Order: sequence, then structure tokens, then C-alpha cells
Amino acid sequence: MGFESPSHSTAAASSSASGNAKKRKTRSDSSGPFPRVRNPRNSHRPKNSPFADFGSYMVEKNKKLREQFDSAASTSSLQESGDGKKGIFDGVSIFVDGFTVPSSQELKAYMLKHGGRFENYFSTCTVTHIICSHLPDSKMRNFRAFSRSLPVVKPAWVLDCVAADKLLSWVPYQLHELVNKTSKQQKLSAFFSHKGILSLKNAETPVNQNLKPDAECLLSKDEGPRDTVLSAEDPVSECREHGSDDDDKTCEEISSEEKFTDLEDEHSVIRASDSSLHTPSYMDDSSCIDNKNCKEASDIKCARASNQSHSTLTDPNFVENYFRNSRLHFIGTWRNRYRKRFSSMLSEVKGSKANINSGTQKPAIIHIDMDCFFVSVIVRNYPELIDKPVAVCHSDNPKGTAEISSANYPARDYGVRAGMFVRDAKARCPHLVIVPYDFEAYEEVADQFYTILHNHCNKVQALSCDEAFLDVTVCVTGCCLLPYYILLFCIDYFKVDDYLYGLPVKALPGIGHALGEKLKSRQVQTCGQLRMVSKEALHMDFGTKIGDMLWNYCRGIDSRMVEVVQETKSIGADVNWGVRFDDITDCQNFLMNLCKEVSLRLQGCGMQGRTITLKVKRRKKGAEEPIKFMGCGDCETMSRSMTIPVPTDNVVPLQRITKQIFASLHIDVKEIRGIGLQISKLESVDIRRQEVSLADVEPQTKCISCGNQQASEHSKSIYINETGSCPSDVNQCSTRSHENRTSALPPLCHLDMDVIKSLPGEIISEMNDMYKGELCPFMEKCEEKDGGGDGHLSAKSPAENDTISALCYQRVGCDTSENMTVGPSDSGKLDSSARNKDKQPLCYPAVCMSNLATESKMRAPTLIDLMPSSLTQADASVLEQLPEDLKADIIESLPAHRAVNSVGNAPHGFVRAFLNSVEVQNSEYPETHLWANGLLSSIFQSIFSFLPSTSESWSEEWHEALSSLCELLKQYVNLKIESDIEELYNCFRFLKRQEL
DNA sequence: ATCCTCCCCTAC
DNA sequence: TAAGGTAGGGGAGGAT
Repeated sequence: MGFESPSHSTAAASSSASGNAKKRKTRSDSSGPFPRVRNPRNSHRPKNSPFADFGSYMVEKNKKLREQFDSAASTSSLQESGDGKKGIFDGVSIFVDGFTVPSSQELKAYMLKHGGRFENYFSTCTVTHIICSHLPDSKMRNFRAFSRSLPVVKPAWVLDCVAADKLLSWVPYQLHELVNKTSKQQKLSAFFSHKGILSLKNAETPVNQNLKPDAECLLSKDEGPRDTVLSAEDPVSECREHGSDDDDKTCEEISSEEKFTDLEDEHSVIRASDSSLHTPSYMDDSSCIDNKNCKEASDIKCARASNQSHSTLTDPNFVENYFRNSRLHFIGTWRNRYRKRFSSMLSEVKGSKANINSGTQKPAIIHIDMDCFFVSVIVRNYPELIDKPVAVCHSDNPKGTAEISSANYPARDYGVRAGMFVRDAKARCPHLVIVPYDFEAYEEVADQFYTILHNHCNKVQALSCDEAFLDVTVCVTGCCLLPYYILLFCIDYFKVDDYLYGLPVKALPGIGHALGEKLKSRQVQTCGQLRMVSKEALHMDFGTKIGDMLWNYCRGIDSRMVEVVQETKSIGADVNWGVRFDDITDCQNFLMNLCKEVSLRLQGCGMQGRTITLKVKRRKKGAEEPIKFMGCGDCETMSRSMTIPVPTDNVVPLQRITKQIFASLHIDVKEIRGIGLQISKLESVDIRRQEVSLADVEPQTKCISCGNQQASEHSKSIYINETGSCPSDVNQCSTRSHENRTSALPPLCHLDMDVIKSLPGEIISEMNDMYKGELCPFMEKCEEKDGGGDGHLSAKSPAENDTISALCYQRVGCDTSENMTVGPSDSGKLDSSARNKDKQPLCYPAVCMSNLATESKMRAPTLIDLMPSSLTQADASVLEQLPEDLKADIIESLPAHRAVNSVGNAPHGFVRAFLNSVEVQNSEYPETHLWANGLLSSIFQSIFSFLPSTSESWSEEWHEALSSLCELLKQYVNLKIESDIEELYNCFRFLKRQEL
């Protein structure tokens, strides 16, 4: 795409900004392409600005689109016929939200044919029905704001109406998600109004009835209790009444600034808030407002604030609002949308042998890139703008620091470039026409673009919404002169050398600003000069891969192939604009919202991930407020990550882990200028589900802990490698094989419901997630079965009932010594590394040891390797106190590869030395006792670091030990649940780590 | 040797 | 005012 990268360099922007300050005053007046429409809000803007009224663009655009629609409709045979009979959709005006089947274009055609209207932009004054196939959670949560009380119905409604040749009630076609929501919605409407009129009842009323006086459009905009009025009437009737030009124009003018893009529109909430001000029962009688309503009121208040200022300081929903308006977000997420929409074509190609080039044919690749896409899409509807300098930007404020996103060629002739501040662009080109983004149109054009490409070529690599590679190797006859490599598109094969020789290195793909500067400092600026540098020297300076790339590219060698399907490796969300926090609460709120966003994105892609990485931008010391309004300015970036054993897309664990990671960074929230959250180590939910199901059907995996069944050969292979020992990293949850993880989940029937019930809600939720939603129903079932009893499954043996396996499957940190894995969840709490510093070394209490560790006959569960992968993981203070025979057992059973790796051929000697060294350290500390100043997690850490490995089935002692531990844990949970949830988390972490 | 984390760079 | 995202790749350095 022709997107010039955003100007992250504030230095460049600031210098150019200040340098052009004077020029701005001298710029000549010019008139914009659009007639200006009265708008009281913008009346202060200079009349001579082509963009004096930003909303006028939308007014004009809507008008134009409507005219086009009318023109097309007038030629349609099914429009109002001579006998005066109207089409079935007469009075219906649809707005299609998001991707639908049939497509928005097809729906538009139906409207065209049958007397309806199709609105490209949402306006409460013109739209009667929102057509939508799927409603994401974000919209569900804010349904009221999203729908503005208009019916949200499936596209099938349109099809069925056409099939039935009459207008059917839309009620049965409501989205399933909305059926319950609607009733809630009605209550909410009732809350805001005295009338409490429900829309559902009226929705079935024939279209042409229930006509009501107009003027609500205006009222609804800024003053009146819009929800009450609109929901009371059929939307069609409502809008039909605005048929007169004057009214329409007024509505248009008002709605022009409310371009309805993807997510719910904050403005509607704001209006609701305004309307509430006119509803005394709402604002004045606070005693009548219950908690829920208080929250609603507070949400509305917050949303209103969001309209006034755009930063995290005042907008609690900043994350959502921000992404809706971000062009870079649009660009960055486009590919995911493309993958979804064209998934069938992509999978066809993936499985097709026709695309495999046998190697005998020279590859032929076409590169297609649309010029200044963002501008071109806008300009295509305005031929009068074609020869004028036009740029796309969020704002036309001449004083502002809005960034030009895309400029057409006439604008470029004046030196206007993407990434430039508007004021600088205007300084260079005073009559520059600024137009706003139209993300919906970009999406639409990109869809058309790729539909065409896929129709003509079955090997299409989408680079962005406007740029693609086509591998046409199998399409060409051999007579065609097409480039061999992606790198060399448009270059005559025989002129490659000449072309490259003088080519600036920065023109090569993969060489950006940093690499270009680095090369420049070595007096290398052209490919010719780069060729003079030896490969070895390049390796030395840039590393192997980048060195190779430089060496190859400057010679025109490029081994990349056109890749149709690219694996997703990470999913995340970053916000580096508008981020300012006054206190930790604001920051936490932001983080939680960011987690929600990422969770939704994961779910949207059907992916779950194990590594959570938090990235924080902190204002550099001495850096001043950036010139760019609400920009991040000069920052230092830091990132921390955590890997959990089981992949997740659930917001609850994401939020908790993010909190922990954030706490480990110890950043002053006032200095934060940007935050990002990425999830990696991804797995497809579908594939994972299949694998888990596979593991579930293995009887031995279900009952292995009972020792009732012998493991089959197959199941053994899951746990044990060929040498009979477990993978060396089995104790490290972050690196364990997936097979181990999926198989390790205990069957539901082995969970102790008492213990489960005593867990914090969020942990239960996470466990439920791991069990694919089966845990909660199972808990309820148990509840019913026991008649509210103790929650144990009566049919199970005591040993089974007491098993604590269930508790083990919590998220697990990387290494116990890593403080970030156990950072505090609340401010003011010491993180556990600090805690451990104070407490360690902890001597394990007798109660634990007697049951768990001191029995030399004690054995770990079958097939689970409990040995540390390294002796450094063992707590030597514990090891030293063991009976000699047990100690000998441990040393004996230490796998040779582990010991040898660390200490050569003398594992025994190393252990001895290790013990001695720690003995000296420990002598400084008094022995501690359980609950006094010891923590169970520390005890677990000690004990679990040396438990022996065995392949025998569970011994009676082990069952007893586990039974005692279970009881102990229950008490501990009760003790700590209120005061130290983090400690409980740590305990479960260790239990999980031991696969207990 | 291999993997991991953190960080940087790059393209769109 | 204004919306400086997203994701892949690679290097350095450390752990195992």
C-alpha cells in the first residue's frame, strides 16, 4: 500500500511544524468543493476554509449517494409501477452493518428493485432497519448505543420479504443474541422515559401505520428523550415522515457528523445522557436509582465525557473508541478481515495441487498496488476533485497536528506527504482539500478488488487492502515477459544489473530508516556500493539473516515466494495515542479494557495463546509534552511476558496476568504514554479442541490417577519418550509439549467439588474455560446430585474424592524465581519476590513433610516426572533435611542427562557441594513454622523441587498424603481467600507444575 | 546447540 | 486539538 509510515519521529514533525508557522498566515483563501451547510457547532470556523465545516462533506456525500441510488432506482422495473403500486420495501431504509450474506451490494440491489432505500451511512433520521449477520460482544454490551432502538435484523429478512413478495415482520429475524437483550433494552428505555413504551410490540405493526408527527429527528439529536420517542414507533413510519426536503436537510446536517462505522456509536449514548437531563425522575431523584442504574448513569456520564476529550483521562471506553477511529488500526487489522471473508478461497488454494509449481516453470509474478488508496476511494465519487490536491485526514483544523494519511498526486506535487501535519501540508498547499476517512468504503473497495483478483488468479497473496501479489506462473504460456522474483517486479530481466547499480539501498524491501542510516554511516548508499561489501562483513555488522538479505537483494536475488496462506503467530492490540493516567485506577481500567479487546480479537480469530506480552511506553526522562496532540512523544519501551501452560482466549486470566506483569514493571503511571498487549504461542481453538477430545477418549488418561486401568501403548507415548524418561523440560510449564498439557487435564469426575467451589470465581471461570465450558454444568450437576451436600461424588472412593488434581490446572508462571510471574495484583502489596526475600529460606513444616516428603517409600503418581530438570531448581535446604535413603534415591534417580549437563560426570559431587553451600546460607535463618511467617507456596516450592520420579502406580501412602494435603489446602484457601489471593494462585501454580 | 525473552526494525 | 496499529522477523544475551 502506498501508506507512508506514520511520523513516529516527533523531532521531524516538530521542526517542520514550527518552521511553517509563519507560512500558515499567508496562505490564500480558497473554497471547498462542497456547499457549506449551517452547523452551529462549527460556526466559529473560518468560512474560507475548504473544510470549514467538516460535516458538510458527509452531508454532500450522503446526498450524492442518495441521488445515485434514486437514479438507479428510477430505472428499475420493479419500482413504483404505473398503477401506483409501491414496492414491498417502500418506506424501508436499511443500513448494512459489517459483513453479511448476501453481501451489502446484493441487499442494496434488493432495495433498489423493491422500492426500498439503502443507506451507506448510518443516520437515525434515514435508516429504519439495521441489517447485521453477527453481533460481536462489544456491540452486545452496548446494544442500546449500537442500535439506537432500531431493529437489528438478519439479512434473511430481506430475502424472505422478497420471496413472499410482501413486507414481513422483522421480529422473527432479530439476531438471536438480541432477543433477550431487547427485553432488557425495553426496561432501560422505560427507565429513561416516563412512558416506558416498548418497541417490540410496535415492531409488528404494519409499516404504514402508526404514523406520528415528525420533528423528533431534531429533538432526538440534541435535546429530546430520543429513546422514548423512537422506540415507541415503527422506525419506518418515523422516517417516512421526514420526507420533506427541509426536514431531510436538517436531519442530514445533523447526522452528517455521525458516520456510523463499526462499533457502537458513543454519540447515541451521549444523547441519551442529554435526554436524561430532561427527565427529572432520572437525575433528580437519586434515591430511586438502584445500583445497576447507578452504573448505567455513570457509564453514560463517562461516555459523554468521551465526546469532549479524547484521552484515557476522561474516557473510560477509550480503547474501543480509539480503535474505531484509527486508520492504522484499520490497516493493521484488515488482513484478518480479509482472511475471514475469503477463507473459502484461501483454503481451496491451500489444498490445491494445481498451484504447486513443479520447478520446471519459471515463476511469473504480478504485483498490483493501488495508488493513494485512501484518497482515491473518496475522490472516485467526486470527479470534480480529481485534479485538485486532496488529502485524507482526521481533522482540518489548521492549528492542529492531525496527520495526513494519504495525498493524491496533485497534492504530492506541492510536497504534501503522508505523515505530515495538516498545518504543514496547508502551508505547502493552501488550497489543499481535506477529506475525512471512509473506512467502510475502503473495506468495500478492497473486497471488490480481491474478488476480482481471486476470480482471475487462484494464487493471490494479500499484502494489504490495496496491494497484492499474484502468482500467475500456471496461467501464462511462456511467451510472456514477467518478472521471476517478487523483488524485481516491473524490471526488464536484462536490465536488472544496470537498474540495481544506482538504486538507493533504501529502495530495497527490508531496508528502512534505521538500516539505511547504518549503511550510510558505512558509506553505503546504493546497491552498487553495497555489492562491494563482502558477505562476511555484512554478517559481522548485521547478523547472518540480515547480512544475507542485503547481499542477495543488492544483486537482485530474492527467494521469497507468493504465499497465499500465512500462519498467524501473534495477536495483540496497542494504543500509543491519548494515553495519560492520573492514577493507578485509570491505568488498571485501561489495562482491563485492553485485555477485553485482545480477548475479543483472539476469539474472533478462533485462536488461543499461551504467551502474554505487555509492552509499555514510558516518557523519556526530560522529554516534554509532544507537539502532536496526545501523542506519545519521545519514549522508552519496555516489555515483559509470561507464558502459561494452557492456551487461553478468556478475558479473566488475561486480565489477571496482565495485572501481574504490569505490577512487575513498577512504572509511575503518570509517565505512561502507550500500552500494548500481545498474545503469542497461538493455537487454533478447533485444532486444540480436536486434540483435547482425542485425549479425552483415551480411557487410561481419564482414570490413570485411580490406577484402575493400565495405560495403553499409545497413551504411554504421550507421556514418556522413547528412553522411558520424560522430557527434560517437563517441570517447566512454559516449555512443555502440547501433548503433555492436553493430556494432563484430569477428568471432571476426579475433581473435588468442595475445593473447586471454594476457589475464587475468576479461577473457576478459567478452569471452566480449560474444560471447554463443561466444568460449570458439571458443578451444578454435582450440586443437584448431592442435594446441596458436601459436593463430593458419593460413588467415588475417598482417595478419588480427595484428589486435588483439579486445583492444579491454574495458570503457571515461568520460573519460580521470576518475580514477574507472581507480581502483586493490587497496588501496595509486595510482590512475591519481595515476600520471598523476607521469608526465605523457608524450612518446610513438619506437618507437610510427614505426609508428603519424609516417607522414603512415597512415590509420585504414575507417569509424571517430578524430578527437577536441574539441581539448581531444588531447594537444597529441604534436600539436606531428608533422610539419607531418600536423598540417595533422589540423587540416584536424577537423570544422567540433567546432571551431566550441569556438572559433567560428577552429579553426586555436585549435589554434595550444592547442599553444603546452601547449608551455610541457611544457618543464618531461624526455622519457621506453617502459617506463622511461612507461606504454603514456599513450602510447595521446597517440597516439589525434589519429589522422586517413578513409574509405579500410586501407593497407599501417596493417597494418604494427597488426602491430607487436600484438607490442608482447603483450610488454607479459606484462610487466604480474602487476604491473599495471590498466594493461593502461587500454590495452585506449584501444584499444577507438579501435575497433581 | 537450542530455546526463550526482550528489544528493535520493517511493511503495510 | 485527534485517533502514532499490527504482525512478522531477527539480533543480543541469557538459561539450560
